[in-house]
Amino acid sequence: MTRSPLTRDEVLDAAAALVRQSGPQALTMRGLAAELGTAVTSIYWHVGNRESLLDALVERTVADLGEIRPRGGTPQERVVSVARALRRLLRAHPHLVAMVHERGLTERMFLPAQQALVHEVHAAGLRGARAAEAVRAVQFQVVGHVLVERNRERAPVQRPGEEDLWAETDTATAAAEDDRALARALAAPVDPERVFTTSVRALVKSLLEAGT
Amino acid sequence: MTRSPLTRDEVLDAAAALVRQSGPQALTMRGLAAELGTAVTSIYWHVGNRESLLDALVERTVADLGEIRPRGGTPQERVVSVARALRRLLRAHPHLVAMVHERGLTERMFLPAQQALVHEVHAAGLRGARAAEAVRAVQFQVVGHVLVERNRERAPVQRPGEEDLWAETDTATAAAEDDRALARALAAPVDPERVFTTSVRALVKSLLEAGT
DNA sequence: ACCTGAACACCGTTCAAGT
DNA sequence: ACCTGAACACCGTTCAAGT
Repeated sequence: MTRSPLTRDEVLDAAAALVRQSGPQALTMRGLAAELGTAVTSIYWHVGNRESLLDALVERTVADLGEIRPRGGTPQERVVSVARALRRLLRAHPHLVAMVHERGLTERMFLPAQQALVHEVHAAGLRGARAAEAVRAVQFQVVGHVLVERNRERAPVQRPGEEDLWAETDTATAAAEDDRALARALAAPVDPERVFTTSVRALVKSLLEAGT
Repeated sequence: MTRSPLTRDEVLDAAAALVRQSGPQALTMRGLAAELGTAVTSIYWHVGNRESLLDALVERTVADLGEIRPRGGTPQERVVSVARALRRLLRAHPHLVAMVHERGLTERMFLPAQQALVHEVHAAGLRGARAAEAVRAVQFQVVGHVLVERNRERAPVQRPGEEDLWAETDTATAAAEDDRALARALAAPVDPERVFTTSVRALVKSLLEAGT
């Protein structure tokens, strides 16, 4: 029994599954061919080469990203909600951010969120260059945070362990020494979601205050 | 004329040069051997394998990172100065952040800056969990921004180009339509240094206000 | 139009053999 | 203790040959 003829979409689907699961470096042409039950060289006929295969993959994923609807009563809340939605979207495609950036598609990927942000920032009274800066700041903040968070997840065992560092060192600052709660909080594992919300809220608060 | 005997440090130095210039993926054992004028297998005797070579490299670089001295009159200014110093340090080692994260050495790398931040945040009146959160927020902010900035640099040609996107689309929000300055600012190329300073200042302002 | 295997130039790594 | 070349199992990619 012979397999049905290979299509470009089939190749992309299989590649997407591999990348989604284990990242782009896990996508080998030979592995993909095995997955598809075809000769390696067939893939080349459909997608060119590995690089353009990844290009196509990224393009397709970016195009499929959903809308972003701001929620909340105040501009502050609404901007924060856009940031959170953006984070959730990016986390759903763990390898997307890096791949998109490498291909120079960041701006395109961000357009929907950017427009939502522009709207809210405008509603908060910011204008001109100041408004643009606020939008950019939030954009950098979200992507940056997601990148850091992802990197942390890939390195689950923080080897020296922040806890030990704060316990060991006698260079621990006086500040931390006479603030047990602070020392304890710094020794505790990081909750990225919490850090994210705190940071975004703080950032947005300051940025929007400038408009009032 | 035979070469002087190979040393571990020689290997690390050559590897560091390669990584610094073109990133870890450009470091091949064979290329390194060629650079050193030895057989590939000699390197294995000195450093084990590629992975432990990179480990050693990262460890050495992290250990060599300099001090961080806060500058400025107010806690605000001093925290911002730490963030800027941190950014400068990371930018001097373009591939370090990612490599450090992958190896779970982030906390160790950040310890000096973290202690400086703790001190300043404490001086600003923050205590306990709140102080820890502020420190974490700044830390994530800086690393995140540097990661985004690095990614941008690696992708110099933003293909659809943000400018065109804002020019083309008739989905451009009303906000942008009646604010020419905003549209122009969003169409202009991003100045990452400026975004960084704006963001950090805004973030720190909010975070430290909580302590007063 | 679509698929195939053979072949090429690259990897990292192991190993037995040299000095 | 240190270095070596040969060999193995992987890559991505090209190409001539099939249907």
